[in-house]
Amino acid sequence: MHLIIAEKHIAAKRIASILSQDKLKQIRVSGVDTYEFGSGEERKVFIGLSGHIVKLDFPKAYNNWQKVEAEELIDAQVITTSTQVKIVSALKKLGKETTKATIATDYDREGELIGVEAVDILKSVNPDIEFDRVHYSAITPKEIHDAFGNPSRIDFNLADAGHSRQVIDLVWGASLTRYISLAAGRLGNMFLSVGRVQSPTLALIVEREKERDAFVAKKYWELSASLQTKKGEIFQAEHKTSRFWEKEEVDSILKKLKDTALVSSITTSTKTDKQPTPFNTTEFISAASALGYTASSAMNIAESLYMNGFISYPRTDNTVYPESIDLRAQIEIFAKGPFKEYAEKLLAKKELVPTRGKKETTDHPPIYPASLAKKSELSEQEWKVYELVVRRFFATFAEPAEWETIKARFDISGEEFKANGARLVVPGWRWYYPYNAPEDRLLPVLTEGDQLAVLSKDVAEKETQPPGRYGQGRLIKIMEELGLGTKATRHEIISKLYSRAYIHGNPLQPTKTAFAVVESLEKFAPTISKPDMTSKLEADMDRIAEGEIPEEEVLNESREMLFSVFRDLAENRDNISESLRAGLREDKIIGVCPECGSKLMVMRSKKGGRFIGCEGYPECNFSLPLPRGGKVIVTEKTCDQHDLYHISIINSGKRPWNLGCPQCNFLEWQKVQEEEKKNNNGKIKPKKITDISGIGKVTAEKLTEAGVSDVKDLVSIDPLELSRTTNIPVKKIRSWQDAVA
DNA sequence: GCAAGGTC
Repeated sequence: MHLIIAEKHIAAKRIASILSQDKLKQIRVSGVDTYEFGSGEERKVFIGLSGHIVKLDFPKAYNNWQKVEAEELIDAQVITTSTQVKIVSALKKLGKETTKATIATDYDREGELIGVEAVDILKSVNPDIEFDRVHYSAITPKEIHDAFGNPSRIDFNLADAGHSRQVIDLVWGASLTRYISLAAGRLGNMFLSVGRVQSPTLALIVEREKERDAFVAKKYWELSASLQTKKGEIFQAEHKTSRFWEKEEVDSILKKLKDTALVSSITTSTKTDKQPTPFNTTEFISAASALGYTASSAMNIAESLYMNGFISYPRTDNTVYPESIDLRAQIEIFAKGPFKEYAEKLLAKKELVPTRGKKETTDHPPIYPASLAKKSELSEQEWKVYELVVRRFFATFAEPAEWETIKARFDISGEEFKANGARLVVPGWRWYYPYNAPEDRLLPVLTEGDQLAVLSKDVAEKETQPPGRYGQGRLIKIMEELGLGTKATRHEIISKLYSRAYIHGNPLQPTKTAFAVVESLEKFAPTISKPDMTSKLEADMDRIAEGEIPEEEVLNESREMLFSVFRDLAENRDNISESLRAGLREDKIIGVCPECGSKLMVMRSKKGGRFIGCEGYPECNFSLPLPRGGKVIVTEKTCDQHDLYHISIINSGKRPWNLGCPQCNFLEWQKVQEEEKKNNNGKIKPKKITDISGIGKVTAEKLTEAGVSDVKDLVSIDPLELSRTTNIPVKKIRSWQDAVA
């Protein structure tokens, strides 16, 4: 039997259907859907993996953070465990009857490694299998037939290169994460993570924040005049010096300006505005980011559009359509439906020549629309993203846009003023892709020598602005430029920084904890805080892939480097610990106590709960409550009324909850409680069953098992029956029902 | 409980 292995289920299915002349059978093996055709020697079975099906980790004995020193992880044994149990057992089952296996995973380094992971599993059950490898960049009939007609060998060196990355990431990440967390005394879910990609990314954000902190705003003045033509058209002109740094200078010019202006010169020209290039993941996220989507939500939506067949694979580096895609046919799909007029205009062209981006890779095609969706079958958000992909696709075949620009110069009492106009004369691609288009800036028709009236002269006082914080789209672009992360992981890295409470808000703002971690790393483990570690790793991986150097050598060198980092860390342990704790403490400051003037801090109670307490305790016992779960983020916004920092709560998997000023929040909560009391004759109506006195965690679980998970269930259930199933006395159940009724 | 990389 001939086994064909693809990187994902959908790829296996589509490749199978392209290669099968006769009917395809779908057969379930160990809970995994496989596809097959042919019989006897000619039988072909197609199975899709789910990316990596195994992962690297340390043996269990290393799991205890307190007992095992971080340094011990450096040369600890690294073991491989399966993460996709069903797929692994399906491979083992199929492996026994396999005579030949073809690796058809994605055409990139990780794809080679993923393929070899499957090879190792197959070899473990059947050493006689013969292997080959096929390469394709798009799942089209032409590419698939070409690929399978011309198979090559598995590139074990390339897979080794990928494997070295896995080991280095695990060893460096796990050991430094453990070290920093222990040094800061942050264990459990409050641990402080460190990694080859996340730490340099965090350092970028911290660095920008430092630039902002160090920024000294400088005042400047702008001089403008409101001009009127003979026909009565009014427009603005600015002095040719766009910023005056001295108030006296602008004042002295202002004084001498009379009330007439002369048009001294008019220059018109045309400017072409080039079509955009095809979407790869980074460009897509960046465009979606401009529409208000976070990187993660853009990718989640893209993933769902892809899974439903509406767009092509969303994780790609490629910005050049491969020749194997019939682009005209892809546009013809849209000759009906809401994009009809756009598609028809493109199809009327004799030749369709798409733009090409700078990056041409073998992994996947750029992101393009794969089928026609109906607005009604998508959510509003999905539709907007789909429309973005469709319009971008069209724009890459359109003509350039053309702007007519006018530069006008004026003389007012010997001073030069200017006004610039621009008008879109040939919409070109901008008709297809109307996102963030600059607006026309129209000037009245002017001729040199015209006399204009000066209606008013205005001096505006302004300030220079610090560099802006990074938005997610911008950060992802910078990460790509620096080689940090991959198309599939960059947005996840950013999400990780949020969930570690290193950053908050959008644009991204680092917490003091982030400052402390980055500063410690930069001082004592600079290797992992810089993008260079990735560049060096990439270079090493290239050498492994080329067969110039064995993987072992790279790993040894890397481990030695890490040992030397740890020697530095050990020498400065107290120093690191102190500066980390100082940073972490700063993130807990909420403001000044209104009662005694001491600091208000996030504190832990003896019972393990937390609250906002006063440092003046026990003399002062001012306190405010905090929600039980989630991580507390203290933002830089303050409350106008109470002068306390606003608070945001993050829970994994949920969007952050902006609680605002903790005192306002508490007062608001008290007010609601009072009202509820009034409406319920002095009693507060419980909202959750655990709010009812007498129902704790254990009872609540018991009730949930019996089908009572909220107040509504409790009211409507028959107390006798509930008593029978739970052994809770009927009387008790009735009293709870009274409490909520 | 740790990383980064696939995919869902």
